[in-house]
Amino acid sequence: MAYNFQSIEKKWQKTWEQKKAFQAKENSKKKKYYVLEMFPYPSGSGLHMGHAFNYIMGDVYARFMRMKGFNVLYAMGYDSFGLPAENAAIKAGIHPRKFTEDAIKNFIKQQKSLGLSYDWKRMLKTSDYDYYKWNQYLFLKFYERGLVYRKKSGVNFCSKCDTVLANEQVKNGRCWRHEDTEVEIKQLEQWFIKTTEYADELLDNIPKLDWPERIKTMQENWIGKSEGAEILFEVENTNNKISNVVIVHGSADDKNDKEYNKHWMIWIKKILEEKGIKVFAPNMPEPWGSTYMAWKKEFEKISNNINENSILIGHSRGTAFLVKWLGETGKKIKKLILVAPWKIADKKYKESFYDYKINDSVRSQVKDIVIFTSNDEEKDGKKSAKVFHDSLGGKLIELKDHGHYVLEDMGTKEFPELLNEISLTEKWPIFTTRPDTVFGVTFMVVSAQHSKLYEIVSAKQKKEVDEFLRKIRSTKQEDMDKLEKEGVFTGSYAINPMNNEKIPIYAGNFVVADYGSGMIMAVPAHDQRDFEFAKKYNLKIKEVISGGDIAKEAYTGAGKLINSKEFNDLDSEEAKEHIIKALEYKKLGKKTVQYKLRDWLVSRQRYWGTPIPMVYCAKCGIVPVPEKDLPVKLPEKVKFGKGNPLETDEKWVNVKCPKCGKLGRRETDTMDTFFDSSWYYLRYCDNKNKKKPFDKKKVDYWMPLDQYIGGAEHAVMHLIYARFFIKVLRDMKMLNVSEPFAKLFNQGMLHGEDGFVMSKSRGNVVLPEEISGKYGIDTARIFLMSMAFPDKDIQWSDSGIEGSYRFVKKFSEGVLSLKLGKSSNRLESKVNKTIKNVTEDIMEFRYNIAIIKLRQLYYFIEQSVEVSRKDLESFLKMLSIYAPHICEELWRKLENKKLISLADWPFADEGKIDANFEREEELVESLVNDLNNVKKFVENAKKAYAYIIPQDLGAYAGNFKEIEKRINLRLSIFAVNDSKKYDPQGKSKKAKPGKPGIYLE
RNA sequence: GCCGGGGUGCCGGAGUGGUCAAACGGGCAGCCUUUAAGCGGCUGUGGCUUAGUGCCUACGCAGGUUCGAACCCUGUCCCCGGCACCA
Repeated sequence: MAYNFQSIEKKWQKTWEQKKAFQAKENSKKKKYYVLEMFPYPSGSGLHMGHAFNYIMGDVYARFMRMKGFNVLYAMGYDSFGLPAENAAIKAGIHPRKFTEDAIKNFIKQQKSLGLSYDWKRMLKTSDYDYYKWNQYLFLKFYERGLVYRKKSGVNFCSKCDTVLANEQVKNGRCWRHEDTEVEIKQLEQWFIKTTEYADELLDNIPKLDWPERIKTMQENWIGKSEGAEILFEVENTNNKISNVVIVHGSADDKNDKEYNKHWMIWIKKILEEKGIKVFAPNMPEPWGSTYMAWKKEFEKISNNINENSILIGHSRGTAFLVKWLGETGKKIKKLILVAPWKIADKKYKESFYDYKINDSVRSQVKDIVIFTSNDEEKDGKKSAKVFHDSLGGKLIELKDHGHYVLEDMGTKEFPELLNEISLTEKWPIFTTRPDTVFGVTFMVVSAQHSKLYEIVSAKQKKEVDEFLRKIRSTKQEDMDKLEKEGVFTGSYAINPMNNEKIPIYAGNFVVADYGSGMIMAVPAHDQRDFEFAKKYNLKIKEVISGGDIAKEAYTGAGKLINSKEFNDLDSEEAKEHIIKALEYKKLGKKTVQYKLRDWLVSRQRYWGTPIPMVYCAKCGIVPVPEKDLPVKLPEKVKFGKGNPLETDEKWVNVKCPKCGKLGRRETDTMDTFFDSSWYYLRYCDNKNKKKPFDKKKVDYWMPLDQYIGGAEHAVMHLIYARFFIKVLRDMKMLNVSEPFAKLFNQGMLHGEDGFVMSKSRGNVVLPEEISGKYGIDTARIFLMSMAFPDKDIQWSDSGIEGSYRFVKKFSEGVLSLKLGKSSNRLESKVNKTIKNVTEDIMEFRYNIAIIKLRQLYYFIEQSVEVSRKDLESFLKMLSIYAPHICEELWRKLENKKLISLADWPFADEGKIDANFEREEELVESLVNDLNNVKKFVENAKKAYAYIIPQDLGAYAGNFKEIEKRINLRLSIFAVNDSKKYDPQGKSKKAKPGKPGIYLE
């Protein structure tokens, strides 16, 4: 039979379709098997050999499992939303829908020509309304469950995509689609999905998955769990929260007043100003004898500077007027500090001279009230403070060392208690895996990229910090890895909760801003990075774990605690627990777990995706679109060009609020397409369902996916999102499995002949249609599957395919001319052994090895005198999963009515496998070798003679022809004891078991 | 730096304790078939040696374990992929 592959391919592809050969049904008695390749993004350029490689791999498996008697679900769909279509639309002026539909048509055509056995009835496209409707449905369900939220935060923005990106889509600080584009951090309000809610389960299940090790490791790293402690450090000087401080006392600002120049208020003012806090100290009228009206005038002057972040400090005689005025204005402030309110308790002053009155509302105007008092009973200091305290509440602090007058006349002394109240230390949680080293903290480092950095930068240090940041920003991404640890002092200090030591805070380039709290406690003695930093800036290094030599390097190992007060001598592991307990007791820390995994940012500022079904209403806030109004369809007629076209489509954007009916605005963001691809495999199970995303029963029948095939590039994107989805859907009782993909196979990449990844721009793309036009797709399938293990990267080779073509041609032309009859025992042994091995190989994806064995089997069959129909058919069946068209044709020519694609996989009869035949082969092999070897020494040899000991005779006799062929000489075989043998040189004497004597002439 | 995978003949790529100078394919060479080309068949393809033998050198490099190592262990170099100062 001449091999006319083109007509054969067409014929059988058509037949499969007509006979609905590959349609999967739920009501089968067979065991189910669900196999898929990751569905593709239908790119405009169609599919090349690399895609084909992927699909053929899955098809071989699907065909195999089908023949093995499983009810196989194997389907194809298209991840048809996404940026490229939109960009193409902008460029070429085609609507993304048209662009996508065309691309899909082309894809389907190409895929069909590869002979893939998909159940096309189950095909889906994510850009269809009846698919993305369910995206919206699920989004809303997630929202109901509190898994969707909107948050303003620093997000990754790619200027080329013109949209934000999820964490997973940032590679080395660059966009996953644009290697040349650095991702910017923008502060934007975006939709997030709480993937972190499932971080633990996502991590814990990993070991149970039958996935490639490297993918599992990648996911583990990505989730990045580490256990440790959260410790609260008091951090001073959070100065953007205090916009100003108003100090109220007469003439504190009056430079001529020598007495007041020495006053503590001057010092406080100076210190605060150094920290960048604005201080107003109005020039008050002489309190003695002045009236409230006079004071009020002065207050009015600074009134505009007083706001919710202000701190007001009143001292002594000014206190009462201040409180009164505050009450009158109704202003809200952050804090009111009254220092030594004086003689208020005295009824005489109270009513006449000071016109004293505490407005009831003051309490609600002030967040925090602190009253300092002296311990001076005699001068009524305590008494007046009490009057204020009774009316206002708040904190009452008695200064033990200062009498009333002493306080007033403190001269050049600082007033630390007051400073403490003003600088208002904030508690920063920091994360550490080494709470045992907390006594060794000698400085803190906050990330230079931290959004709250400037809250702790003092005015004095601002310039230096600015400069440092400028330097960091100018560092290229490439140089980041070689970067030395650098930093700059922020001017602020923190308090170590364990020993109350005051430690400086630095801003550093080596601290990750969005991990933990973005600040670390630095233990230079026991962390290499901290050590390097400390050396560079000459900071203290305090050893707290014994066992290393900290003069040279940080000691990061375990050991006994030293310099750690009551925890000394504890083993470091043990100390962790104890220190955490101590911190918990003080409410200054706790045991925690940190993840690298971030919540999934799902909103995208682009058109070609699923609209997020939300409405913004001025009155009701964010209102989800009711289920009955789904889908929120994408408007078809929009203007592309600048930004997100949805934003400018007023007709679409303006919508009635579903709650109150007033005019609201639609959310114009669309969903990340990874949302679409997180559950498409569920929709295959029930792709026509109009009422639900999918029927639970059907999904429960098919899921989990038994074999998933796809590239490693999705290790931390699609594969994490999909796993997350399944867990949520399970908790929503929509299905019953916890993991979507039981087995995962990572195919290798097909490289072009030049060794590089196939890409259009490189021009090394091999198209399936080119190859199938020349050799037929069956040849291409065999070639692709036989190059190497399918999980390895392989290189296309134009000459390599010739070898596969030779084989396909050989058997396609040879099978029908074989003599059907009875297989020899030896052939039967070979066939059954091959069945056994090939079956095992395919199950383990050793496609290449399986093909080799099938080739060897065919060569063997070819040489046999005759072959049984059953054995020949076994061979064809096995080969059919690789070369379905030609095998279908030969099968039919062998007068089979059913399709070979639906035939039963051959069964290996192990009883027929006989190891003796292998010995026989070895004997033949050895004789051929010997004969050829001798042939080299005998010029013009015409004939060969072999003298064989009688018991070996059978082994050679059956292979006589093969031997002749292989030595390319005529051969005569004699038994050594044959008296009539021709043996001019007596070579028969050399014969041994397994080693005949030979003679050439 | 950490994690994962690798380094095998002219090339692609099997082999993971003896049966290995190493499957299978490609390339190349020789021979056969053929009027010729093509196709096909056979043989060869580390070195030396030999009437079918024997030896040496080889599986990144260097050591080790073992009666025996491409394969196990240790160290080292290089390549690929992932993460990347994760506290």
